[in-house]
Amino acid sequence: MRIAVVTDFEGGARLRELAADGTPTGPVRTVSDLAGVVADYRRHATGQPRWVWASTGEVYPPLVERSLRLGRCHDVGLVEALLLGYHGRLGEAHSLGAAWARLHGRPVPDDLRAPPGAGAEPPPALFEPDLSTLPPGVDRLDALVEVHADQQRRIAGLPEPGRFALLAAVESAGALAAVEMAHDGVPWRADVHDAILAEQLGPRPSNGARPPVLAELAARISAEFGREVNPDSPAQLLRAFAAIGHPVGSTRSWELRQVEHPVVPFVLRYKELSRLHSACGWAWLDTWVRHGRFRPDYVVGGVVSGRWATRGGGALQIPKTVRRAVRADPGWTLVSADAGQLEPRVLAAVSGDRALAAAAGSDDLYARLGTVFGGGGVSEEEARQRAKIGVLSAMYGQTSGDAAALLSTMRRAFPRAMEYVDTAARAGEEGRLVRSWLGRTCPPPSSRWRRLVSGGPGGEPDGDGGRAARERGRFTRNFVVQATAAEWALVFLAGVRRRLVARDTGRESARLVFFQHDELVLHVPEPLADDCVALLREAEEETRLLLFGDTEVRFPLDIAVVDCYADA
DNA sequence: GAAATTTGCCAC
DNA sequence: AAACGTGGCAAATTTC
Repeated sequence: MRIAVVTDFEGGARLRELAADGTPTGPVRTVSDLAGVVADYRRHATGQPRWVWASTGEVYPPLVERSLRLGRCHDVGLVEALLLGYHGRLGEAHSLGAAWARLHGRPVPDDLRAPPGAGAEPPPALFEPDLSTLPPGVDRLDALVEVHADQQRRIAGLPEPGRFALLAAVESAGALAAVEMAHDGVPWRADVHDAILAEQLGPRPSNGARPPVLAELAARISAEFGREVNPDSPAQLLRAFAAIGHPVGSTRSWELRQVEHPVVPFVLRYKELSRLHSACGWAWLDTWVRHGRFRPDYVVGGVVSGRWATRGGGALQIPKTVRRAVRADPGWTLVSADAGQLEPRVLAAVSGDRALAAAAGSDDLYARLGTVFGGGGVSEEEARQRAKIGVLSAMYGQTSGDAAALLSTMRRAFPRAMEYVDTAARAGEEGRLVRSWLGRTCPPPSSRWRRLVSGGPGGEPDGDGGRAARERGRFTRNFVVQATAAEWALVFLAGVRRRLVARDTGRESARLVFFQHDELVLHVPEPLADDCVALLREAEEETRLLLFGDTEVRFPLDIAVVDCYADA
């Protein structure tokens, strides 16, 4: 059963039960306490409904505030974006109002801008009512019911409706998880974080000045150069290196490392610590950690490949050194699960390459591939390393360095896998669309790209056109793998989440607290750790079967039960 | 003086 | 070794 719901933004709502195809099966119900009604369904209904709404970010947060967790939803906005994308219209407005307007041939309103990230402090009204995107006089619940039914029709009409329906379901489940994770937060010990900073940078400066260690390094660098240099300024560094007879093309660390001069170690150390200070220093701590929790603001579907993005806080780039501050509460533990070598395994599964699939049946795919790249007195580890570069080159389109030779080995040993990514690259170069396994679709080329590639007066692409074409080829080559890996992760996330919701008994329940591309972290009461490990294994199995059915490929999880995330 | 762009490094 | 995909973010720098 499905239930369409629109809220009145004061705790009440109007509801209507729907059949799977979106046809209303009952009257409109007006309720004053949506949370109470939802809780009733959780307790009494046989089979949990799928809640249909315009936007998860609009309806779900107040329910989570009231300690409610829902099993499933259909987020009309997210599904509209997926459907538009499928038809090469990624980036067009996808709100309920926009979908309704397209359905009725009316002018399509722009999407409202998401509220700017507000740090750890939730904004007073989490989401402004999105009423403005529907014309006056149009009933919001009627519009929702109508657009949802239309989406179900459009999905049913696709060549692979089952796959796309799964994509819509897990994208929506991801939206539920994102709201819950923003609510629960990653357990974060500000005192440990502060100690890490003090150890490396010296005591926190009072006025926001340079920390002592950075100030000393800056002074030392200026002394070595024999002039005043701000090491934060690439331009000044460039000039300073030229002035001492060591001109460099850029101030990137790898390039500076090649320079033999006593100033170099100081500059490198400065860069390292300066990054720590600016990206995850005291200012970050003040802004993003409250009451022992870091609450990232996830953007579901924020990346074209289907990976998530975040708004502020840099949750998806937490440096390894800082992860020491992520600690389970007393009596709790962290259970992390990481899908190792996910992308090559995905390539093996989608391409149907027998030899690659056989290698992907083992725990260390690259080691298994080593036999192909070894021989001639090459050590096992060396062969494994070559295999890794070969596979990554195939997926990323790398051609420089040793890649070319390794790629020809790849073509010989794994012809179908190579053909799969080569075909995607060709499609991209020719301006066509490519899709993930479940149907997420890459953006169409821009008009600028088309002009560039259709190129010069003779119609042949010139230098810029050729470069643009190859660039897009690398993008689509990678897209088919990265986007499918992202949906593997989403299906897995949804499976884990569903199991956690089924076990939810309130405060002492295991919680999902972090999701990063191919990795999940749960915060778990200690006695439940074993159960969570089993649950993760179950979800992995389910994910593989749902996506790829009968395949030799395995997706081994690296699971760690730890107090501190740095030990995972 | 605000907004946009560039640079460089972090994550997967 | 440094032209290999997706991103976020902060500080410097340039543009309006």
